[in-house]
Amino acid sequence: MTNQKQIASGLGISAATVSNALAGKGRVSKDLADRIAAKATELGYVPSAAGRALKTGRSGILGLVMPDITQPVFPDFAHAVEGEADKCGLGVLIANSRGGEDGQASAIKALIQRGVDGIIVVPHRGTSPIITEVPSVVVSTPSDPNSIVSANHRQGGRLAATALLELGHRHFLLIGDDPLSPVQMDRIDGMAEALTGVGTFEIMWTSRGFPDLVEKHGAGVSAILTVSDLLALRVITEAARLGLRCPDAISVIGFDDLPLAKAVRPTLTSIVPDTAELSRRSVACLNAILSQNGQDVRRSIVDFTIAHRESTGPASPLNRNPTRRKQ
Amino acid sequence: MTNQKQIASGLGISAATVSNALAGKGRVSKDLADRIAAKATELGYVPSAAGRALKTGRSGILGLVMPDITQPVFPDFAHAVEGEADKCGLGVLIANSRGGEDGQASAIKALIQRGVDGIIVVPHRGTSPIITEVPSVVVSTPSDPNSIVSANHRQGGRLAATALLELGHRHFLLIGDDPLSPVQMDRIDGMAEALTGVGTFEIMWTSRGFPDLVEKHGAGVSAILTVSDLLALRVITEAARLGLRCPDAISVIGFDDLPLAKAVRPTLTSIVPDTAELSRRSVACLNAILSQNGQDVRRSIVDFTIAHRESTGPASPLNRNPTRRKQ
DNA sequence: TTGAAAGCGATACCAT
DNA sequence: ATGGTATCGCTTTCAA
Repeated sequence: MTNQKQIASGLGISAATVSNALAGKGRVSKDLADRIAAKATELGYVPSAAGRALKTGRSGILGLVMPDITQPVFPDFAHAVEGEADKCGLGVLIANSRGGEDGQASAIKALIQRGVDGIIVVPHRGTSPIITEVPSVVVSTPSDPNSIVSANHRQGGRLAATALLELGHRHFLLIGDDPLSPVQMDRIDGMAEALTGVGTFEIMWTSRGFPDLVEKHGAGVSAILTVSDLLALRVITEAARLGLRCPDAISVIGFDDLPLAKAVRPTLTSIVPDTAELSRRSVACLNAILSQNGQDVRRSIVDFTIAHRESTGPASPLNRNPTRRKQ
Repeated sequence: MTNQKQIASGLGISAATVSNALAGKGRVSKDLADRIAAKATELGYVPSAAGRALKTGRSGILGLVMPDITQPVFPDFAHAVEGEADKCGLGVLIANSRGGEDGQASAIKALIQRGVDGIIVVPHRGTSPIITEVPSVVVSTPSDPNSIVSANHRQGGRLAATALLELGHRHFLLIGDDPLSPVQMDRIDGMAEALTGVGTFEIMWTSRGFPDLVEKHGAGVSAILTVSDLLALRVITEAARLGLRCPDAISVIGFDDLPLAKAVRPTLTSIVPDTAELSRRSVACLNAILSQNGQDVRRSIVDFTIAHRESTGPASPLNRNPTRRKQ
């Protein structure tokens, strides 16, 4: 590994000048700077990250802690964070908060020991880690007071509900996997909020058994709102085998806009998270803190959008009358 | 940030002793070592990664370059690599080879500048990058001569084919997305290899249009082998709307065992990659090189396994006779 | 068993 | 415009 000293001695100059030239601060004559640059590439010089980090006190690396990069959405977020960080000249060190709060804590600790300049953490299941050693940005839901950047799951839920209201649906089934998940709860809450007073709805959790779709349909339900694309897909396929075609008999809407949403027939109408924006704000916020411009660390909330596809359609006239059923 | 010197002066001893004690090399008296450890935790000492890296010439960080962490399987691999690296006391810096070979090259360069000790690279689309600056492990297919750790896509293809042969199927449709993908080609090749002489088959690529499933079924096809779960899912849902039930009318098999394989109805029979083993070998190999035990850098190939689920079933007696159709 | 001191590579202050 | 030099925190010989 060549270092600045070797470039310097190769040119018969001082190491300090080499540093100045390479830093491009303009303290060196254009001529010498060029020769230094030439020599550097000639020797294949690569600046030592360790040397620089030791002197400057900054590693140029930020840590990313997520519950499980295997879960949907997280890979996209990681990808986007890496892209944004790269634009800022920062690297991203990943760490998995394997199972539970302890894993999260030790993952954070490990990152700090590796000398990261800051940490972006997507907290594990409603936990709200506080990091004191380095600047950090918590990416969670608006209901978490420590969350700096949040995905507006309630708004996403409202979006799903209003989209189907506009299509004329009035009787809904809301399905989640797990009532203990704050994210799922927020989504369901948002749906319920938008529906209250305008339509009838029932909330079901698959952890307590899969709903009887035929019965629900017979009772007037024409639209099903789910908390995930996977769940929406399951509903559609289950319905299909029972003879209920989507979107003719029932409209179904998913969440997260996974790749599968475009791969299945009918394609899935889905509520799509703005991962790009989430990552942008997370990195920007952390970068601002790192650049001493720590003043604008205001919380921000990122909305979902909707992708209309084939799994949702207009309600049949039969189901349009809200007075047919009690609220 | 407290450092060793502060611990030393706080205890009225030398910094060297602190270093020795904390390194646990046993050169220090048990008693003193304990007091040093106590003082360290008291002061909240965190060793400086930069200082250590500068001195030892090793950062304890390895880079992971992948085409697109958004694509299926890659997140799992990244996750597994991070886990394995963690066991070895190594961190993982991720980098995306955004679009094409250039992005890959610059991603690798960026990692080197960040001072990684080694790089694991999953090459972009059949490229075969050669890294000279640091030790590296290429994770690709057996057909790539530079690949150190390979996933045996051909074997996976054979596995899919033989599984359906054993169920009595004889007339097959092989579907891929893109004939330019080496991975997909290997999988298809493996299928064709296992089928040749035992059954009839046709290969189709969705990039040239989606096959007419009704026509194929009418022509005797009872099993469809795909190169991905997403494609399998599309086939199943498309077939369902055409009145072809899976697995009664046709058996369908996917690849990669994505989470969705267990979430849809019918659940997907799928060829599952051993990401854990792939990552284990990748990290182990790199770690061996880093530990100077560079001798055993033998290439290794990791086989796929199969997860039998609901999307495949026995062929109906009608389709069992191979003589009904020409080879 | 413990300490003194050199040095890893880059940077920034202070001279010249 | 350029050079000398101290310094960041840690490790590692060599001495005591």
